[in-house]
Amino acid sequence: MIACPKCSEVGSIMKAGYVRNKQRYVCKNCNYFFTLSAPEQLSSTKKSRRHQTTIIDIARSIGVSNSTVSRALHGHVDINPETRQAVLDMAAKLDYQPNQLAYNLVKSKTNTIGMIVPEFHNPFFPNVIIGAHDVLTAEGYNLTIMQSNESYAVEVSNTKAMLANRIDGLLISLTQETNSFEHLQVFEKRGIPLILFNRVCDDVAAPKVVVNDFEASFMAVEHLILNGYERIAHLGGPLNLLVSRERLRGYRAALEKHGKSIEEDLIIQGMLSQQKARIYGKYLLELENRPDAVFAVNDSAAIEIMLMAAEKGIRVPEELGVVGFSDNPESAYIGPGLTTIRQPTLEMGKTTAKWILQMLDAEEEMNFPQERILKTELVIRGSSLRKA
Amino acid sequence: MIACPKCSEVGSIMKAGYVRNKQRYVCKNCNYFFTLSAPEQLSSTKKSRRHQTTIIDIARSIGVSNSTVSRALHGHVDINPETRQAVLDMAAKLDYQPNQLAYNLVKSKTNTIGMIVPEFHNPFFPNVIIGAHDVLTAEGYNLTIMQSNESYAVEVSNTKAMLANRIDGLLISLTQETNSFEHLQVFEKRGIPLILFNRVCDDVAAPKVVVNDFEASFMAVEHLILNGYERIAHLGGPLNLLVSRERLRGYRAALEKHGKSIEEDLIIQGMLSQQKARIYGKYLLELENRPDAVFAVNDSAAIEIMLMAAEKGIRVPEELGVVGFSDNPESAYIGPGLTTIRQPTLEMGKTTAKWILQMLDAEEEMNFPQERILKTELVIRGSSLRKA
DNA sequence: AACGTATCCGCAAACGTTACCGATACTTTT
DNA sequence: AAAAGTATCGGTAACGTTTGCGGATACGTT
Repeated sequence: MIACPKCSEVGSIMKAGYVRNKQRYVCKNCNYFFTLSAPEQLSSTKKSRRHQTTIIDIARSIGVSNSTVSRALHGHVDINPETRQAVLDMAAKLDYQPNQLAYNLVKSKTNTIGMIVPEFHNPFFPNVIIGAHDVLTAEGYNLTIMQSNESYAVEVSNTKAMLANRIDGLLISLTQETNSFEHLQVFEKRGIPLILFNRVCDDVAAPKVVVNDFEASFMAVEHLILNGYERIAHLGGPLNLLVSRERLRGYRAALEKHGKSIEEDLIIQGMLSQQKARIYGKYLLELENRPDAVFAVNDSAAIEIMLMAAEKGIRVPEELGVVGFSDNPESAYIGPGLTTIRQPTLEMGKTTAKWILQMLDAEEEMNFPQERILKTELVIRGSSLRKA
Repeated sequence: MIACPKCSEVGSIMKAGYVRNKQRYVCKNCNYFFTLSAPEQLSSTKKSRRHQTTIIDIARSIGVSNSTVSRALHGHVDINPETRQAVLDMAAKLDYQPNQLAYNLVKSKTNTIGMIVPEFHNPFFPNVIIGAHDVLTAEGYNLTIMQSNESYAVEVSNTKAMLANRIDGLLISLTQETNSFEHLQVFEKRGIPLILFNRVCDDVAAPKVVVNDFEASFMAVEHLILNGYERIAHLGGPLNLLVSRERLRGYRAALEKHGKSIEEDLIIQGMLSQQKARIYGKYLLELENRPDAVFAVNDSAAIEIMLMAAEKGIRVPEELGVVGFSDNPESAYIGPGLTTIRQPTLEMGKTTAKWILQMLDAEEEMNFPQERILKTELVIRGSSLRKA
């Protein structure tokens, strides 16, 4: 028979249902409900969680209160130097590691900046990350990176995860697919600093860091024109990206300035995977009246064009001028060298990070300058030098 | 006169020192100590912290308890479907975002894996990151990345930060400088899963993921030998890195197998910045009896050699064979193409990540296989094809 | 003595969740 | 109808910090 844990009666116990698969009892005598704890089922599985020494441990071992320890560890004023030293010694002795999680919870901040990038394969974003990482860690912040993989759905889920993890601020570069922005407006609503970089949009009231795509594109195309190229094709990015539109605008503007007619069938926009680049390149180079130059929106597409030209026996730069965008490492080494536009990637990371730190410092919502435009540089190599 | 906030006596108040610059009083009647709160100093500065809706808010608005809400949100069994729906609706209505911080604290885990890499400039580590990131996010884990910048001190501080942030596991690739390992043994002591990859050492009892550096190096050098090169120099990495030693070992073994003598002054070890590569390359190419091939420990050094050879009018591959290591993107495009060893970077990231997830699943400290060796691939391009 | 001052320390309430242990009302079985 | 079982829900103690404010003590000053 079972005895009541409370009144120790033995005859008065009866069953009272199940609680989570455990038989439940009630004592008719003292009306006490209880379950029998599982017969100590030898659960060596349960691996008693290794105890991390906490502030409380320190407090107990030297006979002061938690608050004293906390204050001592943070160099607070209201503390006796001797006490402080004792705390510090004991902390060292017990190998105390502060629990950032508890700190985060009580302070409701994480000292972490989030960053979402669409992809990782070009050296562009890794470089931006380096830049941001450098200035953030120098200021004691962490950086957690997520990759949206050019998918809007993933981007949304990433932002949600960032919110749940209570990052202090977010740096984001949008997906090719991103056309709606509620997931970003949340940050504004919550008062969490947000900065868009590189792949930006106009629908979010947040600071933006970009490069001078229009000017860069203009420079590139003008450079081709000045080198005697007449019919310049444009292999552009998807038009829902602002950068693509800006670069297209620059292309058109340069042609117009120099009185060239714009041939719409020499303009192709779309997301430029390597495969697509091959398809579009084939189309362009097999046109019966083929262009004598191509301005591509990124270096890999430009390189694809150069390789294809080589296959077809079209000489670069004599019969075909090529200019890319980004200055990937391989662009310096290919064929005659690819003329391209170098982007200040590291600087972009650094300025973005510095900016968000400023926003964090300023408790008040200041009127920040809304956009920062970084300068690119035209790197002239062999692929565009017909005149010389 | 001042009235006692407790007993409302008026005449019995007298000063009792200062506390944090505020006048303090004591009531002689009820012996109550108090300070007068500052006269409500209109602090609109204080920007009332925007309230995040919590579980408690939901609970209150539909008149249930916190536990019920928590259970409802997690699809627990013990819950009435109607209640669950009500909770879910209210959560949506109030735009509830779970506070991961609180969750982390109570569960003492963060669903986050840390990763420390020495640098970011080669495409190698970014690619590893992509691989790891993919499998981790697929399993609902986050990845926070830190960069030790090839500095031991930074590496140590990184690991400390990781510990403080209570990551669930750590993936690390060591610094060139790292020769002591207490900062890693801590993880073992704490029972936090740890995996070394690429830059590993033997002094830490943790799983390791590496490539077959020895074999790869052997293959590369043998390939040079089979192509008729006689005196093969080796531009190696710093010898405290295991990879460097393995590659050196492979180099020696290949020479020995084919009965070549090993000329020690054709072997240079050291950290291969671009500048150093130039210096060493100059030394090698200006040797009065210069080598007819170079096996470099990374592609950038190999490319530096090729460029320098071009400057000096030394023809590659006719007069100088070159083989690199890593297959950087530029290696496919330079000069005659750089023969090099392709490393399975993505796979390295993936296997490392999968492995640590296994370790997390297995509560017990299982006997994991201690090392996993991934296969590399010799990519043969023009820079080493003299025979053909 | 009686009062004023400065210094140091402790109490306890947050922070938002989770999960254990019960409790209640209702349904089914004996 | 009593006993047993089921389905839901609530109370509350953790988790480890930080911090506002009250309390105690020792010392200085009338």
